[in-house]
Amino acid sequence: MKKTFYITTPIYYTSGHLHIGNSYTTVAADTMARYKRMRGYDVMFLTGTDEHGQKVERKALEAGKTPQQFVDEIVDDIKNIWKSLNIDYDKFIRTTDDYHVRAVQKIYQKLYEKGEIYKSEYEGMYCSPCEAFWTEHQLIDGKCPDCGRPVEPAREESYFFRLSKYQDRLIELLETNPQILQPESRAKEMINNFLKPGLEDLCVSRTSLKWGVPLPFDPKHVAYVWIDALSNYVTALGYGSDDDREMKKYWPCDIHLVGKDIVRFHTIIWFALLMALDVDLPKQVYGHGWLQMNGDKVSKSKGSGDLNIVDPLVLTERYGTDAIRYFLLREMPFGADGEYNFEALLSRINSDLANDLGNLVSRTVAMAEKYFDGKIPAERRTAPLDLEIETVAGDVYRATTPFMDSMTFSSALTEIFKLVSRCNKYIDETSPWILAKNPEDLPRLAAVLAQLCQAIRVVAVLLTPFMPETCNRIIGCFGGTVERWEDAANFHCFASEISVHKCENLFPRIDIKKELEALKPMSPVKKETKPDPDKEALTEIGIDDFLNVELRVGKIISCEPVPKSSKLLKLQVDLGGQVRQILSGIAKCYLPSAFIGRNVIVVKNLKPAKIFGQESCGMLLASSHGDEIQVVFADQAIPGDRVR
RNA sequence: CGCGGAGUGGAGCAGCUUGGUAGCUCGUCGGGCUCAUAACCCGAAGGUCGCUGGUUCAAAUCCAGCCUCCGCAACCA
Repeated sequence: MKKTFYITTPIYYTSGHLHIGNSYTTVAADTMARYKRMRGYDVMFLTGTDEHGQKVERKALEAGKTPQQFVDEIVDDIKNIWKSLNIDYDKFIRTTDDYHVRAVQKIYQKLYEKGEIYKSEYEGMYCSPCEAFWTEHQLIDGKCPDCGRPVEPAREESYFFRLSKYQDRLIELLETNPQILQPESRAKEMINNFLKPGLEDLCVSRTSLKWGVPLPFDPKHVAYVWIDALSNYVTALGYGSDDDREMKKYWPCDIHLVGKDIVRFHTIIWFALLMALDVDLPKQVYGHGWLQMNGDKVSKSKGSGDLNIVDPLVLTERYGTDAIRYFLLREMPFGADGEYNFEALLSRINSDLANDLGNLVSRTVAMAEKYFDGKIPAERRTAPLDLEIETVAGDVYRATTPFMDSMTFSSALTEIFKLVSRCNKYIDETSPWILAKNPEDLPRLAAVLAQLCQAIRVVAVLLTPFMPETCNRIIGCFGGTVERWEDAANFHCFASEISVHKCENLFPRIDIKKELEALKPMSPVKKETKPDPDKEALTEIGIDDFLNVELRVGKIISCEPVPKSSKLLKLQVDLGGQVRQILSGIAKCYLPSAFIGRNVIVVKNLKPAKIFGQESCGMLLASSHGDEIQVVFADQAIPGDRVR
C-alpha cells in the first residue's frame, strides 16, 4: 500500500474576499501536495470554506439574500481563485455540507455524553438590540461596541467545553514535542501567552444566531464557530459518518498549514478537542508568517498607493499563474514574515523567470532549431566541461529534496536556480555559435545542446511542484513528460536523437516602469475590514438626541504620553474654567507637543471611564481614515463655549 | 521589568547552534559575447557585521548591559 500524505489549509471564511495571504497558504499547500504526489505518496489535499456565523448572516441580509445563496456565490468566487492559481485540491469541504453538519452534531453529542461539555450559565453584559454578549473588556465606555447602546448584566444558559482540564497536557505536549508546532518560536508564544496564564473553559454554544449547526441535544443552541470549523479536518475524511475508510487511511494529518494568526486555535482548541474525542493528534501544525505587499514607507514615498491587499485574480491575469506561484514561495523566508513590495514582484519575475530561466530555454531551443533543424543528432563529442553540468545537476537534486521535505521552499528554489545559472554560463564557455560555423565541430555542438536539454529537463522536473504548467511546456519542447520527482536524478535521458520544438515565450519580460505607471490608477485596494461601513452607518436621530451630546471647546493645557501604551496620550483640557483629564488614542498620529495651547472640541457629558488604569473624563473629536487620525481643532473658538 | 523576533556594503536576505578568509540576489560602474526575451558571461567598487564592555591567541558568531525597530498581548472613550 502506498504511503499517505494528508495536508490541509484553513477553511476560509465566506464573508468577504480572499487576499494574497490566503493565496500564499494555499499555493504552499498545493506545492507540497504536488511534490508528495511526485514522490509516490497517496495524497489528500484538503481546503474549503467556513460558512456559518453572525457575520455571514448579516452580510446576506444586507445583500437581500438567504445565507445559503450568499455563501454559494462566494464559494464560486473562491473556487475561481484557486483555479486561477492552479490549485489541485483533492477535496473541498464546506461547513454547510450535509455530512459535515451531521458529523459536527455527532461530535457534540459524543462530547456531551462523555461529560466534556456541560451546561452552565454564561455571564456577561448583554445588548438586547444586537442580541450579543460582551465581556467587560470588549465594552466601549461600558456600552455595546457594536451599536453604542447601553448593555445590562445578564446570564444565559450555555454549554461549555472543559478546555481548562487540558492545560497541563497541552503545555507538556508543546514542550516535549517540538515537531508538532513549527516554527518553534510559535510554541513559546502559545505556552507563555496563553497556556501558562491559564485556560478557561470554552463557551461552545450560541443562541444569538441561527446560521449555524444546531446542537443535537438542545437545538436552540448552535455550535461555536471554531468547533464547527476545526472539525472539518476530520469530517472531510468521514469522521462521524458511517464510512470512515478515509479517516483510517489518512489520519493523523501530516500538516495543518495555517497563518500565524490562527496558530492559537489550532494548537489549543483543536488539540484539546481531539484529546477529548480520543482521536490522535495531527503530526504537525505549521504556522507561517505573512507576506505583506508594500509597506507604508515604500508606497508613501513613491506615491504609488497602498497595495496591502492584492486581488489574486488580477495578479494571475496580468503576470501569469506560475509567475505568481513562484513569487509567493520564493520571497517568503522560512517561518518568518516577509515584507515585499510590488517592485520586488516585478523584478523577481524579470530576473529569475524571464532573464534566467525563460531565456535559457529560449536560446537553447532556438539554437537547436537554427543549427540542427530541431533535431539534435545522437552523434556527439563530449568534453570534460560537460561533466560539470552533470555534477551540478546531481548536487542540486540532492540538496533540493530535503528542502522540499521541510517546506523550505525559498531555499529549494534558490538551489534549483543554481543549475539554471550554471547552464547560462556553460553556453558562454562553449560558444555554440562558433562551433556552428565549423562542420567538424558539429558533433561537439550536438553534445553541448544535448547537455543543455538534459539539464533543463532536470530543472523542469524539480520546478514542477511550483510551476506545473510551465514545466510541462518546457518538457514538452523535448517531447517528454514528467511523472516522478526521482526523474531528476536520471541525467542522461536523451541519448538518442532529440526532437526539439519551439514553445511560446515562457515568461514575457515586463517593463517595470510602464507597469508601475499602469498600476497607479487601480492600486488602492483598501483593507475592507477596518472602516467597516456597517458600523459607520447609524440610524437617523432627531435633533433632541443630538442636543443630548454636550460638545464644548477646550484648550489643551498639557499633554503627555501614557507609559507603556503605544496609542494613548494624556491631556489636561481647560473647558472654560474647569480642567479635565482626557485620555485619547491618538499617539500613533500625533506628538504631545502638537497639542499644547490648541483648542479642540470635547464631548463633555460623556461618562468617565478608566483607561489603562487612569481616569478619562470626556473625549476629543477626531476623524479617522483607516489608521490615520485627524483631530478636529477649533483654534478660533473660545474655550468653554458650547458647540452645536 | 508581559511574550517573542530582528538590527550584516544603496535595497532585500544568508552566515551565529559547532568562534578562525563576511556570502547571496537586486542595483551601480567597467569589460566580453551576439545563440537568446536589450537577455547572457566576466570583473570592480561598496560593510568598524546596532552600541559598549567581557571571555579568548582569535568574536558577526559566546557572555553581560544598553539603544533602535517589528510582531503578539494590552490599548482606541
